[in-house]
Amino acid sequence: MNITSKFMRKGELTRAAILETALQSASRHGLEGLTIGLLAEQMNMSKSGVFAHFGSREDLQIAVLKMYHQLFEQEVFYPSMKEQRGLPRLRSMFALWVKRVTQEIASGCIYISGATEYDDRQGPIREELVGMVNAWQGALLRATTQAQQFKHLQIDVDPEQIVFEMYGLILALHHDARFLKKSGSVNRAELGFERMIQSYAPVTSNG
Amino acid sequence: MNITSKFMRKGELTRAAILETALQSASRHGLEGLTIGLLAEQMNMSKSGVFAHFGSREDLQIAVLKMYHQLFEQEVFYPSMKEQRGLPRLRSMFALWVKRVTQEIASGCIYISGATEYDDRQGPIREELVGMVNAWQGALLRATTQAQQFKHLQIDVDPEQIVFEMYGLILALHHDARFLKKSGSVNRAELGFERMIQSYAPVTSNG
DNA sequence: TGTTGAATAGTACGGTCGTTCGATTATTTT
DNA sequence: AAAATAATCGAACGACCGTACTATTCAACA
Repeated sequence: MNITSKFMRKGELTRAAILETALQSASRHGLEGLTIGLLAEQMNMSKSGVFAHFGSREDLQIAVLKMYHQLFEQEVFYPSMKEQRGLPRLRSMFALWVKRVTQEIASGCIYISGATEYDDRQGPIREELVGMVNAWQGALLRATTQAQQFKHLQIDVDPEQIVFEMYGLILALHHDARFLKKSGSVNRAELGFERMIQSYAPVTSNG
Repeated sequence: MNITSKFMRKGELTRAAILETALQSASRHGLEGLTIGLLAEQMNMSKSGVFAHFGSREDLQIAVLKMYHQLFEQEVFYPSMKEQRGLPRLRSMFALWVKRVTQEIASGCIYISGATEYDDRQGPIREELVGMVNAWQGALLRATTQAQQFKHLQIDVDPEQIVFEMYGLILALHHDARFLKKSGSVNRAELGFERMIQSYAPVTSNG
Protein backbone atom coordinates (compact mmCIF):
# COMPACT_ATOMS: atom_id res chain seq x y z
CA MET A 1 0.00 0.00 0.00
CA ASN A 2 1.49 3.29 -1.12
CA ILE A 3 0.63 5.95 1.38
CA THR A 4 3.24 8.52 0.57
CA SER A 5 4.56 10.06 -2.61
CA LYS A 6 7.25 12.63 -3.30
CA PHE A 7 4.65 14.90 -4.86
CA MET A 8 2.94 15.37 -1.52
CA ARG A 9 3.41 18.49 0.48
CA LYS A 10 5.42 18.13 3.65
CA GLY A 11 2.38 18.23 5.89
CA GLU A 12 0.63 15.38 4.19
CA LEU A 13 3.84 13.42 4.28
CA THR A 14 4.33 13.65 8.01
CA ARG A 15 0.61 13.11 8.53
CA ALA A 16 0.94 9.83 6.71
CA ALA A 17 3.99 8.93 8.75
CA ILE A 18 2.17 9.71 11.97
CA LEU A 19 -0.77 7.60 10.88
CA GLU A 20 1.46 4.65 10.20
CA THR A 21 3.01 4.88 13.65
CA ALA A 22 -0.44 5.40 15.14
CA LEU A 23 -1.66 2.25 13.44
CA GLN A 24 1.10 0.22 15.01
CA SER A 25 0.45 1.74 18.40
CA ALA A 26 -3.30 1.16 18.17
CA SER A 27 -2.73 -2.43 17.12
CA ARG A 28 -0.62 -3.07 20.15
CA HIS A 29 -2.45 -1.09 22.81
CA GLY A 30 -5.91 -0.77 21.33
CA LEU A 31 -7.58 2.31 19.92
CA GLU A 32 -8.23 3.56 23.43
CA GLY A 33 -4.59 3.07 24.29
CA LEU A 34 -3.61 5.38 21.48
CA THR A 35 -2.10 8.49 23.02
CA ILE A 36 -0.94 11.71 21.41
CA GLY A 37 1.89 12.12 23.88
CA LEU A 38 3.29 8.67 23.21
CA LEU A 39 2.82 9.16 19.50
CA ALA A 40 4.73 12.44 19.59
CA GLU A 41 7.55 10.75 21.44
CA GLN A 42 7.78 8.00 18.84
CA MET A 43 7.75 10.59 16.04
CA ASN A 44 10.29 12.88 17.72
CA MET A 45 7.76 15.66 17.55
CA SER A 46 5.96 17.88 20.00
CA LYS A 47 2.50 16.94 21.16
CA SER A 48 1.00 20.00 19.53
CA GLY A 49 2.85 19.25 16.32
CA VAL A 50 1.22 15.86 16.11
CA PHE A 51 -2.11 17.16 17.27
CA ALA A 52 -2.25 19.85 14.56
CA HIS A 53 -2.59 17.19 11.85
CA PHE A 54 -5.87 15.95 13.28
CA GLY A 55 -8.69 18.02 14.63
CA SER A 56 -8.95 15.87 17.73
CA ARG A 57 -7.90 12.57 19.18
CA GLU A 58 -11.15 11.09 18.02
CA ASP A 59 -10.45 12.12 14.45
CA LEU A 60 -7.04 10.53 14.72
CA GLN A 61 -8.58 7.30 15.98
CA ILE A 62 -11.07 7.26 13.13
CA ALA A 63 -8.31 7.96 10.62
CA VAL A 64 -6.37 5.00 12.01
CA LEU A 65 -9.47 2.86 11.82
CA LYS A 66 -10.11 3.77 8.19
CA MET A 67 -6.51 3.04 7.33
CA TYR A 68 -6.77 -0.34 9.00
CA HIS A 69 -9.93 -1.07 7.07
CA GLN A 70 -8.26 -0.17 3.79
CA LEU A 71 -5.39 -2.52 4.57
CA PHE A 72 -7.76 -5.30 5.44
CA GLU A 73 -9.66 -4.87 2.20
CA GLN A 74 -6.48 -4.90 0.19
CA GLU A 75 -5.02 -7.97 1.85
CA VAL A 76 -8.13 -10.06 2.32
CA PHE A 77 -11.19 -8.81 0.48
CA TYR A 78 -9.99 -7.74 -2.98
CA PRO A 79 -7.75 -10.76 -3.66
CA SER A 80 -10.62 -13.07 -2.73
CA MET A 81 -12.92 -11.30 -5.14
CA LYS A 82 -10.70 -12.52 -7.95
CA GLU A 83 -11.52 -16.11 -7.07
CA GLN A 84 -14.55 -17.64 -8.68
CA ARG A 85 -17.84 -17.22 -6.88
CA GLY A 86 -18.97 -19.85 -4.42
CA LEU A 87 -16.88 -22.08 -2.21
CA PRO A 88 -13.52 -21.17 -3.82
CA ARG A 89 -14.09 -17.53 -2.98
CA LEU A 90 -15.29 -18.32 0.53
CA ARG A 91 -12.25 -20.52 1.07
CA SER A 92 -9.98 -17.74 -0.09
CA MET A 93 -11.64 -15.22 2.20
CA PHE A 94 -11.10 -17.44 5.20
CA ALA A 95 -7.55 -18.41 4.22
CA LEU A 96 -6.41 -14.83 3.69
CA TRP A 97 -8.18 -13.78 6.86
CA VAL A 98 -6.33 -16.43 8.82
CA LYS A 99 -3.11 -15.36 7.17
CA ARG A 100 -3.67 -11.78 8.17
CA VAL A 101 -4.62 -12.57 11.77
CA THR A 102 -1.58 -14.82 11.98
CA GLN A 103 0.60 -11.89 11.04
CA GLU A 104 -1.21 -9.87 13.66
CA ILE A 105 -0.52 -12.28 16.48
CA ALA A 106 2.45 -10.16 17.48
CA SER A 107 0.71 -6.82 17.00
CA GLY A 108 -3.01 -7.39 17.47
CA CYS A 109 -6.15 -7.02 15.37
CA ILE A 110 -7.97 -3.72 15.79
CA TYR A 111 -11.33 -5.17 14.79
CA ILE A 112 -11.10 -7.72 17.58
CA SER A 113 -9.68 -5.50 20.31
CA GLY A 114 -12.04 -2.74 19.23
CA ALA A 115 -15.01 -5.05 19.63
CA THR A 116 -14.40 -5.33 23.37
CA GLU A 117 -13.28 -1.73 23.75
CA TYR A 118 -16.40 -0.27 22.15
CA ASP A 119 -19.07 -2.81 22.97
CA ASP A 120 -20.61 -0.45 25.50
CA ARG A 121 -19.31 2.96 24.50
CA GLN A 122 -21.21 4.96 21.97
CA GLY A 123 -20.04 7.57 19.52
CA PRO A 124 -18.48 7.92 16.07
CA ILE A 125 -15.68 5.43 16.68
CA ARG A 126 -18.07 2.67 17.63
CA GLU A 127 -20.27 3.42 14.64
CA GLU A 128 -17.31 3.34 12.29
CA LEU A 129 -16.09 0.07 13.79
CA VAL A 130 -19.49 -1.60 13.72
CA GLY A 131 -19.96 -0.49 10.14
CA MET A 132 -16.69 -2.07 9.06
CA VAL A 133 -17.29 -5.36 10.84
CA ASN A 134 -20.81 -5.50 9.46
CA ALA A 135 -19.46 -4.86 5.98
CA TRP A 136 -17.03 -7.75 6.31
CA GLN A 137 -19.65 -10.10 7.73
CA GLY A 138 -21.92 -9.00 4.89
CA ALA A 139 -19.27 -9.94 2.37
CA LEU A 140 -18.85 -13.32 4.02
CA LEU A 141 -22.60 -13.78 3.96
CA ARG A 142 -22.84 -13.05 0.23
CA ALA A 143 -20.03 -15.46 -0.53
CA THR A 144 -21.73 -18.13 1.58
CA THR A 145 -25.08 -17.62 -0.12
CA GLN A 146 -23.45 -17.91 -3.50
CA ALA A 147 -21.74 -21.11 -2.44
CA GLN A 148 -25.15 -22.45 -1.54
CA GLN A 149 -26.63 -21.38 -4.85
CA PHE A 150 -23.83 -23.17 -6.68
CA LYS A 151 -24.60 -26.23 -4.57
CA HIS A 152 -21.17 -26.13 -2.96
CA LEU A 153 -22.93 -26.02 0.39
CA GLN A 154 -26.29 -27.26 1.63
CA ILE A 155 -29.02 -24.89 0.56
CA ASP A 156 -31.17 -25.30 3.66
CA VAL A 157 -28.57 -24.07 6.13
CA ASP A 158 -28.82 -20.56 7.54
CA PRO A 159 -25.85 -18.79 5.91
CA GLU A 160 -25.51 -16.57 8.94
CA GLN A 161 -24.77 -19.69 10.94
CA ILE A 162 -21.78 -20.40 8.73
CA VAL A 163 -20.50 -16.82 9.04
CA PHE A 164 -20.98 -17.02 12.80
CA GLU A 165 -18.86 -20.14 13.05
CA MET A 166 -16.18 -18.74 10.77
CA TYR A 167 -15.94 -15.66 12.91
CA GLY A 168 -15.69 -17.85 15.98
CA LEU A 169 -12.74 -19.74 14.56
CA ILE A 170 -10.91 -16.48 13.89
CA LEU A 171 -11.68 -15.14 17.34
CA ALA A 172 -10.45 -18.37 18.92
CA LEU A 173 -7.28 -18.16 16.85
CA HIS A 174 -6.64 -14.62 17.99
CA HIS A 175 -7.45 -15.50 21.58
CA ASP A 176 -5.36 -18.63 21.91
CA ALA A 177 -2.40 -17.40 19.89
CA ARG A 178 -2.15 -13.82 21.05
CA PHE A 179 -3.45 -13.98 24.59
CA LEU A 180 -2.56 -17.51 25.66
CA LYS A 181 0.55 -17.69 23.43
CA LYS A 182 -0.51 -21.15 22.33
CA SER A 183 1.13 -22.70 19.29
CA GLY A 184 -0.85 -24.71 16.79
CA SER A 185 -3.81 -22.36 16.82
CA VAL A 186 -3.49 -21.55 13.13
CA ASN A 187 -3.78 -25.20 12.24
CA ARG A 188 -6.78 -25.58 14.48
CA ALA A 189 -8.58 -22.67 12.84
CA GLU A 190 -7.94 -24.12 9.39
CA LEU A 191 -8.93 -27.60 10.49
CA GLY A 192 -12.10 -26.31 12.06
CA PHE A 193 -13.02 -24.53 8.86
CA GLU A 194 -12.49 -27.61 6.74
CA ARG A 195 -14.56 -29.73 9.07
CA MET A 196 -17.30 -27.14 9.04
CA ILE A 197 -17.34 -26.95 5.24
CA GLN A 198 -17.43 -30.70 5.08
CA SER A 199 -20.31 -30.99 7.52
CA TYR A 200 -22.27 -28.44 5.52
CA ALA A 201 -21.42 -30.04 2.18
CA PRO A 202 -24.43 -31.24 0.20
CA VAL A 203 -25.11 -34.98 0.41
CA THR A 204 -24.17 -36.73 -2.83
CA SER A 205 -25.97 -39.86 -4.07
CA ASN A 206 -22.78 -41.53 -5.34
CA GLY A 207 -21.16 -41.78 -1.87
CA MET B 1 -22.85 -16.49 46.76
CA ASN B 2 -22.71 -15.23 50.32
CA ILE B 3 -20.06 -12.61 50.57
CA THR B 4 -21.14 -10.82 53.69
CA SER B 5 -22.21 -11.85 57.16
CA LYS B 6 -23.28 -9.90 60.21
CA PHE B 7 -20.39 -11.34 62.16
CA MET B 8 -17.89 -9.49 59.98
CA ARG B 9 -16.23 -6.35 61.16
CA LYS B 10 -17.35 -3.16 59.50
CA GLY B 11 -14.25 -2.91 57.36
CA GLU B 12 -14.66 -6.32 55.81
CA LEU B 13 -18.29 -5.54 55.18
CA THR B 14 -17.66 -2.40 53.17
CA ARG B 15 -14.75 -4.05 51.45
CA ALA B 16 -17.10 -6.72 50.20
CA ALA B 17 -19.58 -4.08 49.10
CA ILE B 18 -16.87 -2.21 47.23
CA LEU B 19 -15.76 -5.41 45.54
CA GLU B 20 -19.25 -6.13 44.33
CA THR B 21 -19.57 -2.67 42.80
CA ALA B 22 -16.07 -3.01 41.37
CA LEU B 23 -17.04 -6.28 39.72
CA GLN B 24 -19.95 -4.64 37.97
CA SER B 25 -17.79 -1.73 36.88
CA ALA B 26 -15.02 -3.98 35.60
CA SER B 27 -17.54 -6.07 33.69
CA ARG B 28 -18.83 -3.02 31.91
CA HIS B 29 -15.65 -1.05 31.32
CA GLY B 30 -13.00 -3.72 31.52
CA LEU B 31 -10.45 -4.27 34.27
CA GLU B 32 -8.40 -1.40 32.90
CA GLY B 33 -11.46 0.82 32.95
CA LEU B 34 -11.84 0.19 36.65
CA THR B 35 -11.16 3.45 38.44
CA ILE B 36 -10.94 4.23 42.12
CA GLY B 37 -12.49 7.66 41.66
CA LEU B 38 -15.52 6.32 39.86
CA LEU B 39 -15.82 3.52 42.37
CA ALA B 40 -15.74 5.98 45.27
CA GLU B 41 -18.47 7.99 43.61
CA GLN B 42 -20.68 4.94 43.23
CA MET B 43 -20.04 3.97 46.84
CA ASN B 44 -20.59 7.48 48.21
CA MET B 45 -17.15 7.35 49.71
CA SER B 46 -13.96 9.28 49.37
CA LYS B 47 -11.26 8.04 47.04
CA SER B 48 -8.87 7.44 49.91
CA GLY B 49 -11.59 5.64 51.84
CA VAL B 50 -12.00 3.16 49.03
CA PHE B 51 -8.30 2.95 48.42
CA ALA B 52 -7.54 2.05 52.01
CA HIS B 53 -9.23 -1.32 51.61
CA PHE B 54 -6.78 -2.42 48.95
CA GLY B 55 -3.08 -1.85 48.96
CA SER B 56 -3.14 -0.64 45.38
CA ARG B 57 -5.30 -0.49 42.30
CA GLU B 58 -3.61 -3.63 41.05
CA ASP B 59 -4.58 -5.51 44.18
CA LEU B 60 -8.14 -4.31 43.71
CA GLN B 61 -8.15 -5.56 40.13
CA ILE B 62 -6.82 -8.94 41.18
CA ALA B 63 -9.40 -9.17 43.93
CA VAL B 64 -12.13 -8.46 41.39
CA LEU B 65 -10.67 -11.07 39.09
CA LYS B 66 -10.61 -13.71 41.79
CA MET B 67 -14.18 -12.91 42.73
CA TYR B 68 -15.22 -13.24 39.11
CA HIS B 69 -13.47 -16.58 38.88
CA GLN B 70 -15.24 -17.84 41.97
CA LEU B 71 -18.58 -16.84 40.50
CA PHE B 72 -17.77 -18.57 37.25
CA GLU B 73 -16.83 -21.76 39.03
CA GLN B 74 -19.99 -21.72 41.05
CA GLU B 75 -22.31 -21.08 38.12
CA VAL B 76 -20.63 -23.19 35.45
CA PHE B 77 -17.96 -25.52 36.70
CA TYR B 78 -19.31 -27.07 39.90
CA PRO B 79 -22.84 -27.79 38.63
CA SER B 80 -21.37 -29.50 35.58
CA MET B 81 -19.23 -31.70 37.76
CA LYS B 82 -22.38 -33.25 39.12
CA GLU B 83 -23.25 -34.55 35.67
CA GLN B 84 -21.92 -37.93 34.69
CA ARG B 85 -18.53 -38.03 33.07
CA GLY B 86 -18.23 -37.86 29.30
CA LEU B 87 -20.50 -36.12 26.84
CA PRO B 88 -23.25 -35.27 29.37
CA ARG B 89 -20.76 -33.34 31.46
CA LEU B 90 -19.25 -31.63 28.44
CA ARG B 91 -22.71 -30.67 27.24
CA SER B 92 -23.54 -29.22 30.62
CA MET B 93 -20.31 -27.23 30.71
CA PHE B 94 -21.08 -25.67 27.37
CA ALA B 95 -24.75 -25.06 28.14
CA LEU B 96 -24.08 -23.34 31.46
CA TRP B 97 -21.26 -21.39 29.88
CA VAL B 98 -23.61 -20.15 27.18
CA LYS B 99 -26.18 -19.34 29.83
CA ARG B 100 -23.68 -17.32 31.77
CA VAL B 101 -22.34 -15.40 28.77
CA THR B 102 -25.92 -14.72 27.73
CA GLN B 103 -26.54 -13.08 31.09
CA GLU B 104 -23.35 -11.13 30.54
CA ILE B 105 -24.38 -9.68 27.21
CA ALA B 106 -25.55 -6.56 28.97
CA SER B 107 -22.59 -6.33 31.33
CA GLY B 108 -19.65 -8.06 29.66
CA CYS B 109 -17.40 -11.03 30.37
CA ILE B 110 -14.16 -10.19 32.15
CA TYR B 111 -12.35 -13.23 30.78
CA ILE B 112 -13.07 -12.12 27.22
CA SER B 113 -12.45 -8.41 27.60
CA GLY B 114 -9.42 -9.17 29.74
CA ALA B 115 -7.98 -11.34 26.99
CA THR B 116 -7.66 -8.35 24.66
CA GLU B 117 -6.71 -5.94 27.43
CA TYR B 118 -3.83 -8.05 28.67
CA ASP B 119 -2.65 -9.86 25.57
CA ASP B 120 0.45 -7.68 25.42
CA ARG B 121 0.79 -6.32 28.92
CA GLN B 122 2.74 -8.28 31.46
CA GLY B 123 2.41 -8.42 35.21
CA PRO B 124 0.40 -10.10 37.97
CA ILE B 125 -3.01 -9.35 36.46
CA ARG B 126 -2.14 -11.01 33.18
CA GLU B 127 -0.72 -14.02 34.98
CA GLU B 128 -3.82 -14.36 37.10
CA LEU B 129 -6.07 -14.07 34.07
CA VAL B 130 -4.08 -16.51 31.96
CA GLY B 131 -4.07 -18.96 34.84
CA MET B 132 -7.83 -18.86 35.15
CA VAL B 133 -8.51 -19.24 31.45
CA ASN B 134 -6.03 -22.06 31.26
CA ALA B 135 -7.72 -23.74 34.19
CA TRP B 136 -11.09 -23.56 32.46
CA GLN B 137 -9.71 -24.80 29.16
CA GLY B 138 -8.01 -27.57 31.08
CA ALA B 139 -11.33 -28.59 32.61
CA LEU B 140 -12.92 -28.60 29.16
CA LEU B 141 -10.06 -30.68 27.89
CA ARG B 142 -10.45 -33.29 30.61
CA ALA B 143 -14.17 -33.54 29.99
CA THR B 144 -13.54 -33.94 26.27
CA THR B 145 -10.95 -36.64 26.79
CA GLN B 146 -13.32 -38.52 29.04
CA ALA B 147 -16.06 -38.26 26.43
CA GLN B 148 -13.65 -39.84 23.99
CA GLN B 149 -12.76 -42.62 26.41
CA PHE B 150 -16.44 -43.39 26.88
CA LYS B 151 -16.75 -43.48 23.09
CA HIS B 152 -19.12 -40.54 23.09
CA LEU B 153 -16.74 -38.82 20.71
CA GLN B 154 -14.23 -40.08 18.16
CA ILE B 155 -11.07 -41.22 19.88
CA ASP B 156 -8.68 -40.11 17.14
CA VAL B 157 -9.60 -36.45 17.25
CA ASP B 158 -7.31 -33.99 19.00
CA PRO B 159 -9.33 -33.00 22.09
CA GLU B 160 -7.71 -29.57 22.01
CA GLN B 161 -9.36 -29.06 18.65
CA ILE B 162 -12.77 -29.54 20.24
CA VAL B 163 -11.98 -27.15 23.08
CA PHE B 164 -10.69 -24.64 20.52
CA GLU B 165 -13.94 -24.73 18.59
CA MET B 166 -16.07 -24.52 21.72
CA TYR B 167 -14.20 -21.46 22.81
CA GLY B 168 -14.67 -19.97 19.35
CA LEU B 169 -18.43 -20.39 19.57
CA ILE B 170 -18.52 -18.59 22.89
CA LEU B 171 -16.32 -15.79 21.62
CA ALA B 172 -18.52 -15.38 18.57
CA LEU B 173 -21.59 -15.29 20.79
CA HIS B 174 -20.07 -12.58 22.94
CA HIS B 175 -18.91 -10.65 19.89
CA ASP B 176 -22.10 -10.73 17.87
CA ALA B 177 -24.49 -10.26 20.78
CA ARG B 178 -22.63 -7.72 22.85
CA PHE B 179 -20.70 -5.74 20.26
CA LEU B 180 -22.90 -6.03 17.19
CA LYS B 181 -26.14 -6.26 19.20
CA LYS B 182 -27.26 -9.12 16.98
CA SER B 183 -30.16 -11.26 18.07
CA GLY B 184 -30.17 -15.01 17.56
CA SER B 185 -26.54 -15.41 18.55
CA VAL B 186 -27.37 -17.69 21.44
CA ASN B 187 -29.16 -20.10 19.16
CA ARG B 188 -26.28 -20.06 16.74
CA ALA B 189 -23.78 -20.91 19.46
CA GLU B 190 -25.92 -23.83 20.61
CA LEU B 191 -26.54 -24.99 17.06
CA GLY B 192 -22.84 -24.81 16.28
CA PHE B 193 -22.06 -26.92 19.32
CA GLU B 194 -24.57 -29.58 18.39
CA ARG B 195 -23.26 -29.75 14.84
CA MET B 196 -19.72 -30.00 16.13
CA ILE B 197 -20.59 -32.81 18.54
CA GLN B 198 -22.38 -34.61 15.76
CA SER B 199 -19.51 -34.29 13.32
CA TYR B 200 -17.14 -35.67 15.97
CA ALA B 201 -19.49 -38.45 16.97
CA PRO B 202 -18.10 -41.95 16.49
CA VAL B 203 -19.32 -43.75 13.38
CA THR B 204 -21.76 -46.53 14.26
CA SER B 205 -22.06 -49.74 12.20
CA ASN B 206 -25.85 -49.85 12.46
CA GLY B 207 -26.00 -46.32 10.97
C1' DT C 1 15.52 35.82 -3.08
C1' DG C 2 12.05 37.65 -0.61
C1' DT C 3 7.44 36.90 0.83
C1' DT C 4 3.69 34.30 2.27
C1' DG C 5 1.49 30.59 4.30
C1' DA C 6 2.09 26.07 6.19
C1' DA C 7 4.21 23.25 9.73
C1' DT C 8 5.95 22.70 14.09
C1' DA C 9 7.31 23.99 18.84
C1' DG C 10 6.42 25.79 23.36
C1' DT C 11 3.64 26.80 27.08
C1' DA C 12 -0.29 26.64 29.76
C1' DC C 13 -4.92 25.06 31.36
C1' DG C 14 -8.29 22.11 33.48
C1' DG C 15 -9.12 17.40 34.28
C1' DT C 16 -8.38 12.67 35.98
C1' DC C 17 -5.41 9.25 37.51
C1' DG C 18 -3.15 6.44 41.64
C1' DT C 19 -1.13 7.32 45.84
C1' DT C 20 0.48 9.44 50.40
C1' DC C 21 -0.27 11.44 54.82
C1' DG C 22 -2.19 13.52 58.72
C1' DA C 23 -6.62 14.61 60.88
C1' DT C 24 -11.04 13.03 62.22
C1' DT C 25 -14.72 10.16 63.11
C1' DA C 26 -16.70 5.42 64.17
C1' DT C 27 -16.36 1.20 66.04
C1' DT C 28 -14.67 -2.25 68.93
C1' DT C 29 -12.56 -3.73 73.20
C1' DT C 30 -11.25 -3.19 77.99
C1' DA D 1 -17.54 5.12 80.07
C1' DA D 2 -12.76 5.20 78.69
C1' DA D 3 -9.12 3.64 75.96
C1' DA D 4 -7.52 1.58 71.91
C1' DT D 5 -8.00 0.59 67.38
C1' DA D 6 -10.20 0.59 62.92
C1' DA D 7 -12.32 3.14 59.26
C1' DT D 8 -12.93 7.08 56.67
C1' DC D 9 -12.08 11.74 55.05
C1' DG D 10 -9.74 15.78 52.98
C1' DA D 11 -6.13 17.84 50.90
C1' DA D 12 -2.13 17.54 48.27
C1' DC D 13 1.36 15.51 45.03
C1' DG D 14 3.31 14.31 40.60
C1' DA D 15 2.16 12.28 36.33
C1' DC D 16 -0.28 12.14 32.23
C1' DC D 17 -4.21 13.29 29.40
C1' DG D 18 -6.47 16.24 25.34
C1' DT D 19 -6.69 20.73 23.83
C1' DA D 20 -6.07 25.95 23.00
C1' DC D 21 -3.26 29.51 22.19
C1' DT D 22 0.93 32.15 20.53
C1' DA D 23 5.42 32.21 18.71
C1' DT D 24 8.75 30.49 15.75
C1' DT D 25 10.76 28.00 12.10
C1' DC D 26 10.49 26.04 7.75
C1' DA D 27 8.96 25.05 2.96
C1' DA D 28 6.62 26.71 -1.19
C1' DC D 29 6.09 29.84 -4.66
C1' DA D 30 6.36 34.73 -7.01
